[in-house]
Amino acid sequence: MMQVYNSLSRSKEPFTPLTPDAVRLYTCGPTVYNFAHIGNFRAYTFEDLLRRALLFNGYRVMQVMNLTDVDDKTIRGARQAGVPLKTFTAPFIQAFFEDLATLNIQRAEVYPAATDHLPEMLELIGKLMERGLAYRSDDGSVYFSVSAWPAYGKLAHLDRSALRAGARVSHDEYEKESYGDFALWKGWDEQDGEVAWDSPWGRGRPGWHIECSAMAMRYLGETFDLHTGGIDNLFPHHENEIAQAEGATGKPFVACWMHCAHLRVNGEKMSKSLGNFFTLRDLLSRGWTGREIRYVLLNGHYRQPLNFTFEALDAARVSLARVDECVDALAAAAGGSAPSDALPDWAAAARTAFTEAVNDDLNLPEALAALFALVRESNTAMRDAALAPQSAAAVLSLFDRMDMVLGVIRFGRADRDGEMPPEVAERVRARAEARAARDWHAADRLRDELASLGWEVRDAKEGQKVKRNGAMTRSTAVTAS
RNA sequence: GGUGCGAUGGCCGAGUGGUUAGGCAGAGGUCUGCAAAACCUCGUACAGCGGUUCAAUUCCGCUUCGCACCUCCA
Repeated sequence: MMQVYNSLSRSKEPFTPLTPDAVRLYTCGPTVYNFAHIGNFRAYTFEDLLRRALLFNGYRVMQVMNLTDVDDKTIRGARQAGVPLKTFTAPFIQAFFEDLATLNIQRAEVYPAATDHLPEMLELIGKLMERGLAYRSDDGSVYFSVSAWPAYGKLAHLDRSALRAGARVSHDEYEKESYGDFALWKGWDEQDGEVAWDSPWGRGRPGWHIECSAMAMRYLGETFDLHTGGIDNLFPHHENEIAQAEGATGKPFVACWMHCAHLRVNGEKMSKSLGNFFTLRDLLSRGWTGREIRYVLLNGHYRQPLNFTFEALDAARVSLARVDECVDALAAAAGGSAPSDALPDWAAAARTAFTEAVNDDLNLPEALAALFALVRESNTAMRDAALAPQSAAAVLSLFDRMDMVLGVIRFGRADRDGEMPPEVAERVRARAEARAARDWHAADRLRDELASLGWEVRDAKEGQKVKRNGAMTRSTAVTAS
């Protein structure tokens, strides 16, 4: 049984799907006006983790992630580039999917774009108008009336006086009736240029929050299981989504809301507005891999702020090499045997610890501790030659089972079995002869030469083991770049 | 001002009213021709001050510091 933290109740709750067919999950997606930074990807990695944990528990999943392709920033970007909106957003959408693949983030079932769902939004706004929860202002905009919806604030736990009291100086560009009201529909403005649709309330474009409510209900129904996003979306975005959806349907919108904390750099939030962010592409160009970045993102609990450092990436690289060594050794020990039915006791214990950690509100640090317990025990058993091939195969399958959630064991490993170039093969052969002749000076010299060619050689009982010197070495890339 | 969250050993980062988190880095050791890998051992970690308790890093209060949200933000 999974337990997850519900932002609505502010407590951990047992997770039970509303319907047996599939867990319905809505995950707030990117605004496609730029390359996403790794702070953004912390959220998407968290959502991927949630998805994988659900699958790990045997649930089927119906996940929707929106693409916000119309808002102030996309419109501004398109204007500055002098191209139509879709032309501007298309490459960022493509880049987003490439980045997801780089991080081994599983694809959602549906990626609806806001601009493809105007009818759903207009219908939703219409219902809110009918119910007296929205009003049209003189400038052709439509606003949600917070004062007409008493439940407003139940997610953020804000009351209306708080809404007004502290707020920053408001930039009242629109004619709202009261301060907390938010736009469902924005009347056409000169800045919008060609970006406009017809509506019963005049030409304009959707407000900031309506797309998620409309598209979530379009694909997941009026009430569904899980809705996630970064903590900064909790208010106002998610609060407004609830108001829009529940205001229109009179039914509960989402059973459980989950939010992940921010990624920090030097103790501060990594964000576009602060300009202190790295895109995934920045890190790749510095020599890090998506696999290593994924590991770093997995190594903290999603509800805790995570301080991003290059040292953490360094540690990730070495830690993953440790896992790789173990998996390779297990594969060799298994020798293609069919896995035995029973796991060794220590592996069964690791499996239990791993499962309990994942199901305890996605406690990945604990889950990784279980992974490393499995690594250590596997290495010990192999050192003592106490692991039968069938047992090694069974343990190996446990690694794969864990990898359903982690997505970091098999994924993105450097190719270490590539063809050995002639100059490498020649030195390996020469070194074997030198060792046989106990000519250690020659053997050491050849090992150094191989290292400079990018190949690592290790002497084992069975003879020399040669591997390409890829991701397994300690990083020098950071300091060099 | 309002609302939350946090402060753990050199770094990252879990957790717990009394028993090893884990990874990385460091020290020592075993194995090895040497090295690597692997395994073993080690470091008097829980911001400060009070309180509750047989016992607190863990509960309560206060203080200090930090972060976030309060209509751009994952």
